[in-house]
Amino acid sequence: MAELILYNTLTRTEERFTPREAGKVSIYACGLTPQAPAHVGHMRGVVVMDIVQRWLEQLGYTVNFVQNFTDIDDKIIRRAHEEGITTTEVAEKYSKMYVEDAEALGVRLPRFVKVTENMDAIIEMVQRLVEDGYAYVVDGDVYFEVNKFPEYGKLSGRSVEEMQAGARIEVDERKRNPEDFALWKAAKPGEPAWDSPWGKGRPGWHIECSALSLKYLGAAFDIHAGGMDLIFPHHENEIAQSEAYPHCEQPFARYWLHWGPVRLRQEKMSKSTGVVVPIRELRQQYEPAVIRYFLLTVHYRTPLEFSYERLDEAKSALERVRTAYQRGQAFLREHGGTNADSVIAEPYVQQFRAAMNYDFNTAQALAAVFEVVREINTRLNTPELATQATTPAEVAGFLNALQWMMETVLGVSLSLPAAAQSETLEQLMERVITWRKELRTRKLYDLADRIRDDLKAMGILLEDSPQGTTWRMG
RNA sequence: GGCGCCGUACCCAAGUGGCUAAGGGGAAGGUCUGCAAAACCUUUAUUCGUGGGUUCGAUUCCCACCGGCGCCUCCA
Repeated sequence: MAELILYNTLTRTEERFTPREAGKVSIYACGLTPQAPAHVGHMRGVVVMDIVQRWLEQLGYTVNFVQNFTDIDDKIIRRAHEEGITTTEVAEKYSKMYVEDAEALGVRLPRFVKVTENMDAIIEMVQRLVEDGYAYVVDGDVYFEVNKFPEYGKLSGRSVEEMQAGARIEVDERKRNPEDFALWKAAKPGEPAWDSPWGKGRPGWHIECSALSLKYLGAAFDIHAGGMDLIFPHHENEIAQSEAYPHCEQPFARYWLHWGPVRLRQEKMSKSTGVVVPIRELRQQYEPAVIRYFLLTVHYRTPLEFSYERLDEAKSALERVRTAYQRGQAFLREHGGTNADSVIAEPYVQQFRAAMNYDFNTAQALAAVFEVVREINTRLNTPELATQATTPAEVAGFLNALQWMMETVLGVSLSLPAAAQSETLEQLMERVITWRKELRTRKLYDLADRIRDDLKAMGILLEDSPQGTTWRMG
């Protein structure tokens, strides 16, 4: 099995991946707070993790991928007031939208777990941290005391002293340390609340991810993932509370994976600033496969600048791959019946694998895809090659490789969306092409061109070549 | 102010202590073609922000500077 290298935020180095348990990989990714439509930044994380999962499966691992929904917090409560519905309804509404968006992008869904369905595990964990002296209770709130955890800051690379130097945290007199964070918040009147040893309340933000990942994946699970903006304080706090918790052996998670932000006009796309492109809107303008391709053109840790120009480029690039794929398929339908040459594409498959194994370098892997595209086109384009008996097998071999790279691994569909591939249409187009050929033979080019133009207006492209005329949806 | 990341052709973007610095988009020329489209071939970085240093040799390592970004507060 080829070696997978991945960058671990905790050590800030590239490391060889070895799972906790042979053949199995456990992954936890911080999900979102469902209180607004998801934007492109969220979808980047979704797509990155989908690729990670797919590639691990290609390497032969069984993947257990868990992701949470923070279905109760301040923002959800506020949203519920605004929309005049319950917090449960808010969470359900936006969770459902999120899942729909993810599925539209061809993502295989992780196992979703909700905070409100796991209160027992969360309360149990907080209670133990209080008993062991890592946390203290003030007026029904529970805070984690960062000074009790000497390694606090090891993920984000900063010390408590450094944080205090540039502290912008509002001082809460009741906290022993400005950096102490809430594990449990006492409920205000009218807010949704759960019973606990400290009175009615709800969990703080950070504790849920610790409790849920430990509950569903166990201690020292393999990969903890999230956006880079979660490194501090969220993931730092998760480490502190989890490693202080006796049921968690060190380390809490073995590899920390963080994807980069999506930016819009030089600024991070973020709900709080309102600089956002909702994925819903984008889906109406661009096919999901194009959006996915766009997200994969950059390494996952590099910040990605969103722009419609980049999306148009992605569209053109993807079209090139699809055209080659369709040409190849058409060629095989004509000369078919042969077995695929299983080794012809091997160098490119190796190139692709190497790129994916080196920290999921999709940008580099795409180079191999285009090498295969060139190989296919060259064979179909060169008359001497196209007529050789071995060529159909070679083309079939390249098509298989292309399909594996694009669809199986990268999850980018090579077939066209508007599945207009009805049999009637096929037959009709066959007739049209035959009639038009007759016109061209009689040199009635104005009529032949008019047919081509009219079809183009309908989204059907005719392409004439010495081997005959082909059509495709564009 | 603190911690960290980045600066590669017209644009996007991968990458490496020495081998032709991937790939995509765009542009120009050529081939094929009735024309168009698609495709193929060629051209678009003697050079990798600037200035030093280490080295036989640096775009790649170190330092400084300039420019951009992320986090330090809710964030994917």
